[in-house]
Amino acid sequence: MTAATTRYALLGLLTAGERTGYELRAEAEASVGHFWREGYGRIYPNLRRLADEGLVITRTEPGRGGPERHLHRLTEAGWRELRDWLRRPVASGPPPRDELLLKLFLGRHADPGEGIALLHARRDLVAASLDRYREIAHALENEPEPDRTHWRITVRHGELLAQAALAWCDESIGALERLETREEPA
Amino acid sequence: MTAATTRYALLGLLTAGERTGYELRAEAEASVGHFWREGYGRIYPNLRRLADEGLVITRTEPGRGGPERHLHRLTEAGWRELRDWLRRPVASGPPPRDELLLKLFLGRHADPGEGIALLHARRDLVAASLDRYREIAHALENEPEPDRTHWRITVRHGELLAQAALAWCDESIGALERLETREEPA
DNA sequence: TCCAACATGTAAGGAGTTACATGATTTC
DNA sequence: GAAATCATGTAACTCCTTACATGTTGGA
Repeated sequence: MTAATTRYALLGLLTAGERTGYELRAEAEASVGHFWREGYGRIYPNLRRLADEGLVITRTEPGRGGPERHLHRLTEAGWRELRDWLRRPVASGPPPRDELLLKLFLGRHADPGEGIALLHARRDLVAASLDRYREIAHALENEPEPDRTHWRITVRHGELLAQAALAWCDESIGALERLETREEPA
Repeated sequence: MTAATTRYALLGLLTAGERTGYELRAEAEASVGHFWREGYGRIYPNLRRLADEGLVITRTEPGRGGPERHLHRLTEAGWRELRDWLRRPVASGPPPRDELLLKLFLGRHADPGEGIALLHARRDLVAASLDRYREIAHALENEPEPDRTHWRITVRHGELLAQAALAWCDESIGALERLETREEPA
């Protein structure tokens, strides 16, 4: 299994050109932030490893204020490794663990109102993320091909899944409300 | 953040009555397996901790063949802890990391056919899981309330999200196919 | 004057996976 | 005779998150 996917995320981000660790994090946040996040705790050690393995070369520039800038660039081997990875079947992710579902599953031990509250909270989050996906989708219209198609695919994933999650929240809230009125007869 | 959700999953499963670690794993697999999975490596240490904290009491029975059976039961404190947790807002899960999306996002560095292949593989997995959700949903019809409603909510989650994922796969395959024909003009 | 952005990293700790070790009984 | 089921646990390992430590420049 051994995902070690951070390596590949970094290689992927470096296809855009030479970057510092700091820049990689910021760009990850901005471009793939909705389905991928990296923190410094993973970025710096992994960049070091990639350099050790020769997939990346590091060039040092004097820092403009603050520490030196370490600029990383893909080597030929790095490009090969990335292309190779892109071709390999996707490793099955970690087993699912959805805390909300677990709580709802155990709903018989709680008041139905509590489940409804949890669902409303989730609904708000999902609705907000749906808005963001739609904004991104809109901004993407100006992007030239082939990136537009590829990027659009990832955004549409968020959009479609968020829509479904929203529908699920509404349906589930309705179901719990019906339970509630049935259990506490007027 | 400190999820430590395994504790609560175990408390939740023990609401069904006295169980051994072995049984808990099997029942988790059968009942909440689609959104929650536990292995022995987490179950046994956590049961020990729960016992130390007085949320569970353990009774030992001679094993029928093999080692002794350790049967665990919720204490009053255990029930309280569980009900308390059910009421608390859901902690935001781990940041998303979707390897397939990452690969598709970087699609410009690969052949469109490769992305299509990855999507077909995903599509097959999702279609299979959708079938399973529908079977479970069907089996649930005979369950008495209020469990039927609660359990149905978790199954519907799988069903609706799987449907959306399926639609996304099809749409994305279509988009990549159009790219393909555009790039390799007849 | 203070905060945000730029920029690097380490250390500690928690969570989770996998593989190993053991061994009887039941079923094919 | 082999394989699955019952049943316990540990140990090694990886991965990730969080907090800490440090320091400048430029803008509000």
